[in-house]
Amino acid sequence: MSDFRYRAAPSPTGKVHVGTIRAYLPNYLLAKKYGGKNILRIEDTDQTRLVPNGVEAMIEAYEEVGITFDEGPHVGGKVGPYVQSDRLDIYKEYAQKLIDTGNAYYCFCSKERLEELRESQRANKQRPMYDGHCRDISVEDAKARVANGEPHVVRMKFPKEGGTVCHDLIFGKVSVKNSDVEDQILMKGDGFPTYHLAVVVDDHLMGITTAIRGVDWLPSYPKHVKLYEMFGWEPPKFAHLPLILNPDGRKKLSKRHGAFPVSQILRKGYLKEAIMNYSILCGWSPKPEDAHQDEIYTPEELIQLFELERVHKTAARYDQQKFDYINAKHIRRLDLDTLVEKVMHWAKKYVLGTFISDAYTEPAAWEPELKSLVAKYLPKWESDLEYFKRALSLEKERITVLGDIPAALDFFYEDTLTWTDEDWNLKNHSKNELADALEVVLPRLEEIFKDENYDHEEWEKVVRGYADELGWKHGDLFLAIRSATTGRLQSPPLLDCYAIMGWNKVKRFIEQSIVWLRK
RNA sequence: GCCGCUAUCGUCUAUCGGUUAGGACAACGGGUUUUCAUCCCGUAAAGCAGGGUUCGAUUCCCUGUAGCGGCACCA
Repeated sequence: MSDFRYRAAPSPTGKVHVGTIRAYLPNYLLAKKYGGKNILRIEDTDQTRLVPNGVEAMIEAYEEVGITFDEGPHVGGKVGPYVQSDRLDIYKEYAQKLIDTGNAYYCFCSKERLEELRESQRANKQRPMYDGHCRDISVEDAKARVANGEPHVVRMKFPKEGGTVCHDLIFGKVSVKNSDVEDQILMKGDGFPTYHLAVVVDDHLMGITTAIRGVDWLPSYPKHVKLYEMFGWEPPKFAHLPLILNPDGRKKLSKRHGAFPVSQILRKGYLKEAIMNYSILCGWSPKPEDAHQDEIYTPEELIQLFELERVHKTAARYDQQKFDYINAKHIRRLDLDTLVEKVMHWAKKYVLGTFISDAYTEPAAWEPELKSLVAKYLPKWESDLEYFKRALSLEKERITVLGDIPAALDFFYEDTLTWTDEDWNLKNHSKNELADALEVVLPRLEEIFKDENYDHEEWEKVVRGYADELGWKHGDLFLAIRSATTGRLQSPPLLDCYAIMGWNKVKRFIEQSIVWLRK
């Protein structure tokens, strides 16, 4: 056990994707590794951007991929409240302290004036920055104007001289000239704090020992360091995580740029182990001596191996193919019983069930079809789990996501097969020729399979022998039988399939196929 | 525009001054397999540019270039 405390501090937009997961995963991993606490704090100080049920939707997404919290709005804890809009009095109190100590001041500049200021600075090719217009208003005057009801904000009085040096666990030393830092607004006109005041106050009050956030916060890190100094507090350690870029490497990963919501990732059938595995590998790698050559790690291994010191400084691109590879590997790793369990959970909860975020997430193009397939097959799967398990064992090595399963297993569950020309190899033989061949081969197969005895040698002998009689390439006849009995050009080994399906079904499919081919 | 951060195969990365620059995904070729997939073997593929420091730089420093991030009463 340790006193390490980490926090995830999302604003309640209700959206969670791989980038979000990657951002919060280190907290979870490190808390587990060191026996510390992972805390969830909701940063909802922007009242203009609230999403109904956003918090619940996000908690659901985190927990479904395995990121759990020890303290937070949903589980409580001793340093709450964990929602910033419930902490307004606290921020007010601390803002007042800064004013009292001369580290902050009231600013009465209108939004219009600030806008004009920025415009003219931009026009002069200067960095837009507050000009300190209200910085030197005397405290008495300012207080009188506030008492008078004049609209105002509270700004931080950042020193003009010298520089500020910050230390980051990932980036090392980061320094800025103080004159490049503006007097950040700490309390807004509506009485809500800005992020800058709220994080500092909350991280301190909540006893956070390591604050992990995205590099997009690196530029404002000095303001936060200075705030700790002004309060006379010991700052936590900071780690700024590099971003994940969209697949083009152009922009940071976001919903607009190629990021799928976690709800859809789970629905498609990515395993939570794989989501963790892939997202943590974006910008981090284990020590060479601990690295696995195939780059596959279980959550337990990640907990053991992860360390901030080895996080990269560069942004990584989102790579769907690698994600697929990792997911496929995790699926292959599972023993059959566990896989069956996971498939059932996935089908019921993720495909047929709903995520809270579905209420405001546009469904992906593939969702309706997957849902209808699962709705159709799930009852059949469940009606004979042993049969399902045997069928699934043949596809385990062939799928990349659980969503591939319903279509892959369809012929095990259908009584009637349907074909299109695409399902046959018609390059060497016409449909009629295929039908003729199947007609002859059917009784010969019946001869060997009628007792449900699937002897590989016999089967090969019969098929090869007949192909020779016809003067066909062996493969052409095997392929025709495959199309006839599974409805597709690629399938698991036929005999393995037949042993599960049973001869009657196989026979029926061949008969149906002959009719279809003759049409 | 200003400020900051970063820079190794197409992509994700290893390397803590001396290596034939290693691995993974993807690509390609081969083997196993009646198909597909799995599995195994192999091929191709990289240090942004220019200056320093050093006996020796991918590694340290500077400059340039490029990319990303920030520049809100958003987080």
